[in-house]
Amino acid sequence: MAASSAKHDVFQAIADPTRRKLLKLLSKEEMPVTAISEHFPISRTAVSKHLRVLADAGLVKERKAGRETRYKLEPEPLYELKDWLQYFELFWENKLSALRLFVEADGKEDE
Amino acid sequence: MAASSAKHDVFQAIADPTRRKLLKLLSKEEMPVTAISEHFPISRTAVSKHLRVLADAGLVKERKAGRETRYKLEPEPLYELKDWLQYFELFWENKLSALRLFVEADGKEDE
DNA sequence: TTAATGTGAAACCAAATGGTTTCGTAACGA
DNA sequence: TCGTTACGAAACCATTTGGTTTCACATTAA
Repeated sequence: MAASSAKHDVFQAIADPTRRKLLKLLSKEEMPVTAISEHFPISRTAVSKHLRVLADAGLVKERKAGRETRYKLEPEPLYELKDWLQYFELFWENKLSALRLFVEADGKEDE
Repeated sequence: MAASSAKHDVFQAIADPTRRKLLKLLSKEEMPVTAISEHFPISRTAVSKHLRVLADAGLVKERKAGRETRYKLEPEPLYELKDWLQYFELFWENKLSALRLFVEADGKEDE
């Protein structure tokens, strides 16, 4: 799963559905590992490894509290994603406005 | 690399840096495979496989033209990403309003 | 002190991933 | 017609990935 250390990037971090679900979960509140893993069908250890990937990407932050380790969302790195996306919005907006014109023109099509 | 077929998802598709670069390249113009692969240090076949992953995710469309296969960007699936991202904007906006000015101008650019 | 709880590290595993080379086949250009 | 160009399918390979089980170590509760 990713022994980590070599800094994961945000694109890769969110590629996995489990990790995306983790982010949503941790956006609501800070949680300790065991509590987190109750929301998943996989082992606590597996969840723990996903958390490490997210932490590597800077998407969650961990805080030790007694014998617990609590994790919470750290949304900043998602900015990179937003920036990346922004570049493409241009293109799809062109396309969509073209489509809108087409539709408004009462889609005569035929090809 | 991904023999494809089982429908790739957009999150996974953009996880790879080469594929992100492909998307940018194809946003400018439709291109045939050989021309595309000249922009990459990997083999034409490898590029071809990446293109298939992107096609599976609906991010590029291919068109046969004689002996060439031309690919072009199909940005719509990125909407899903935008939607996903939108959920988190809430959180970072609280946190970042101050930091924002700072971050804004830091030309990250991944390719 | 002793037992139970919370967690990560390790070792291991199967499958997916990113890459290569080789080959077959269609389409062009001469 | 013949050689060349454009491309994907196949087979193969090393590494990464997502998962498991087992173990060691703190911290807390009895």
